[in-house]
Amino acid sequence: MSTAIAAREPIPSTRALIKRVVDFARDNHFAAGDRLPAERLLAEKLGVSRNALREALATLESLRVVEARPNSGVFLRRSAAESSFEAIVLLAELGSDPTATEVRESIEVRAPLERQAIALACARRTDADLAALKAILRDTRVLLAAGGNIADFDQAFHLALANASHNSVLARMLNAFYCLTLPRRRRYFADPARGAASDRGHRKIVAALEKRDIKTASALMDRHLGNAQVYWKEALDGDSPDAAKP
Amino acid sequence: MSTAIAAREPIPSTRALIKRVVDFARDNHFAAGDRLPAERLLAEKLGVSRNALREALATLESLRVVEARPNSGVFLRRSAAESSFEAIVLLAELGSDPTATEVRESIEVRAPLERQAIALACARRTDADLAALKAILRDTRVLLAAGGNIADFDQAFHLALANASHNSVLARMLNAFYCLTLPRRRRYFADPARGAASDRGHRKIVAALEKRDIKTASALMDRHLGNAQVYWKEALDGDSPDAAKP
DNA sequence: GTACCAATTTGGTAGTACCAATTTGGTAGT
DNA sequence: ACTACCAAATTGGTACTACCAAATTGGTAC
Repeated sequence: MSTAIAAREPIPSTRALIKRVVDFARDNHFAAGDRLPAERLLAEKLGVSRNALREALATLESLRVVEARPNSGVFLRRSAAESSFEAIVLLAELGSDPTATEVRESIEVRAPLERQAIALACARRTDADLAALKAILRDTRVLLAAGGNIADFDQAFHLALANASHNSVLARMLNAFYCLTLPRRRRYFADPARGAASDRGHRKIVAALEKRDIKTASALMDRHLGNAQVYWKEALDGDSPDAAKP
Repeated sequence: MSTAIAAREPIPSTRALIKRVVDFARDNHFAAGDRLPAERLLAEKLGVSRNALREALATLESLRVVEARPNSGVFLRRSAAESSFEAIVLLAELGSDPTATEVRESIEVRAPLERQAIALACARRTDADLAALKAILRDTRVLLAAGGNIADFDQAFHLALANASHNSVLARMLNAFYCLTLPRRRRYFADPARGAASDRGHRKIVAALEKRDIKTASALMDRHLGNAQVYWKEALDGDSPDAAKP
């Protein structure tokens, strides 16, 4: 949805508050395990009511970013790795680009999930699943002919593939990955040549899926993901240095 | 305000409210896409303040279970599959055992992640990682000799293995899976023979990890996971029929 | 039948008040 | 000097009220 940031948002919405809390902690050098200012104080510092702040904190707690200890305080969790993966996704949705490390790690996780998805899809795909994929392929080609950015269709394709696995847990996870890297993918597909290449890969995968050829489909998916990975690796070496992250 | 109900609830914590909201929607036959009662109404029905309810709703919204549309209402998302995986984990943490379908699907997702974890761990594990794993192995054997339930140590082992992959995204996801099935795993390991068998598998895996032998370690992990899967498949056929889950 | 306006309903936000448990700080007793 | 104890301040948890802006609704005038 609206990838535009606060500029278009005149009101500090509750969702944006979540990001502001995290930013506050970062900008004021709060480390893992530290206690945040008391709710009343923090609310005043951020210029919002305690109610609004508590809604943001409730979300951050459910995502395991902070931990509220009654009569004691709100603490950042000892390790950032303790927080749930969804925390990264939510923050990304709120405008914080994931760090280079997070993207790199996500790629390593996404690959085996995508492989599992194609394997399951070969075994379970219905004709409707196949039709949905082909429809996306059709739309993609149209957009491609017009020179458009196919980032959204690329996401739709992979999501439809995930759904064809008939495993909602798997689909949810893959969808989270797509949301995480959507902005980057838009930049990637700014070059129409990449879009065309991606589309060719998609078509071969669908052909293998139609024949329920797991072996071929898996190999094709590996190659397809490999192409993008090369790009990420190169692109990531250029941006966010991501200091001190082993 | 009818505070009569509050007296019966020793822990009407905000977290528990999340579950009550979900239960309310289920028990009153709200379907995907439906609009929940207005916040003021729902708060009264549940016997809590609107603030507390809004904190719960904020969390459910961040987990993509509901969608609040200003000046319109709070809606259940069209599809349960739209909600994030973390929603299942959170609800499980709150006392809602995952459904048989969710467990089945989770197994299918966990396996490739676990495989990726062991592969990365073979390449990146430090001596400290290895030491941590061996320490857990030691403690496990002690508890096993005393006839205890090793469910927690089993989780600790797999978590240490995930950490040895030096990929926090992967570790977070695997950790979520472990949290999801902890209650079931406790029941599984009630039989000490299973604990001993699991421990043997763990030791072999660590031995392969020490030699950085990816091939062997992967094969061992596959076998290790396979053992548990057989149990789940059998156990799941017996409980929660999981009616009407498209 | 259509266009328009006003009342109602909705989520979003702020402010205040109180509770229970914890922490803190000082005081009285030995 | 040390301990035991109590009172005040601090903290998250909860409730209630009030208001806003936008959307919905329903009726009215044309």
